[in-house]
Amino acid sequence: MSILSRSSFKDKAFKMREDAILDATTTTLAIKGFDLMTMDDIAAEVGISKPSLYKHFKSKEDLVGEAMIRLMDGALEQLEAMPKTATPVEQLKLLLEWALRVRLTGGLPFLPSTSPHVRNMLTRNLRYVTRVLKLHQRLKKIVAQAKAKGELSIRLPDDVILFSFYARTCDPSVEYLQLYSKLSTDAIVQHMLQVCFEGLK
Amino acid sequence: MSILSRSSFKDKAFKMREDAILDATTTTLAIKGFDLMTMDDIAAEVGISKPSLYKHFKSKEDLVGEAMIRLMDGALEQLEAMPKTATPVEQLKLLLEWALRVRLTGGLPFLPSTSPHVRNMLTRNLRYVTRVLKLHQRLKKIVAQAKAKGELSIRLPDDVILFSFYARTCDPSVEYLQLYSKLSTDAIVQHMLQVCFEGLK
DNA sequence: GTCTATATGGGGATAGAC
DNA sequence: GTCTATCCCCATATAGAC
Repeated sequence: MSILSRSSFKDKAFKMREDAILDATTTTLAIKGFDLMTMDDIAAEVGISKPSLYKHFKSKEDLVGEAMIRLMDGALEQLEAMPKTATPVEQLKLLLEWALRVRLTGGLPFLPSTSPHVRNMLTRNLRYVTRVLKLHQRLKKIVAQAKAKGELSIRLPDDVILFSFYARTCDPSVEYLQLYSKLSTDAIVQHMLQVCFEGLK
Repeated sequence: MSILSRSSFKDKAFKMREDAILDATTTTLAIKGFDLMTMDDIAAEVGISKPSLYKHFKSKEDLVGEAMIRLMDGALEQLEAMPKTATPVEQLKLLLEWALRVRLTGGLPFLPSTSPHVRNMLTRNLRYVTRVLKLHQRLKKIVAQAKAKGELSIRLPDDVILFSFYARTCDPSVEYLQLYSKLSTDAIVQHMLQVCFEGLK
């Protein structure tokens, strides 16, 4: 075995462990939230020690930031892979549906509306902010197209539509419905889509 | 001055200080959230020492619970004072408008969708839960009336409507709009009402 | 690069003086 | 009933051995 292949094998193993760490971080964040999640939790779940964890990520903030970045990359990918036949509003619905399904299967909410602490932390994470802005620009264009086609209310400013859209991806009613209602995952998703675009009326 | 009146005077002063503490807790919670709010913050803002604070409230959880209870009582009062001429859906709109205005002027969100920690804590607070259930029952009736009148979508289960309603009272887009848009308080409230009942369409 | 063991700091809660 | 001073736990982060 050459040095090169050994090295690339080690890189690969290293990368896989990082993915495992990020997976554990994601599920733990979804269950406990940022403040209750400890580095011991993550180390234990992955099966490594805390110092090893710190070899991969230099701080808790860094670790959580990377998990959120991976999520945003997933959303951007989703947008890229969007069928070109879909109308603007159909694209928004598909993206929201994807985000809701991610959450309903143990994933993270899109934006951590959670605590001011987490929000500030992420605001200081340039790599994260870059992706948020990229997504925001893409969605802005789609909203403009949808308005032009009469698929979205002209009465609502773009900001209101976009922030409301983000808010639906992290809507707490999803968790409450999962906990307290007997609705299936599919039913919850469909109802949330209706509430988002048609309202309660 | 009789012992009785002296005693009642002291009670009154005691009660006023408690209100001041709860006010400070409310604004600090709204700004920092539960985890970043410290008992030192509250003591400093009220102008007393931490041990004095603990004479009034036996723990941080207790203190925050009382602040949330006061908020729920406000909501229940608001429902009682509702004009009887208002249709069911108009009542819902008035209540949501009240909740949004409370938040926009430095108050707390209705439900702290925030962190699992806070949610669990409040779930264990019987006095808080009692009020939540009371409000829930009232709103359930109003929703049923609204559906009968065709003011709300029959396609949506009651749970979906109610949880979505609660979620709108703590919708993070309100804060984002206040921060990043140039919209007035009134405009934000009106847009949020439209989004809630008519959707983005 | 992995571990055990430990430093560090913050914040909830309290002892004890006045 | 108020304060000063302190306790003490817990979680982030690291030192140092292997």
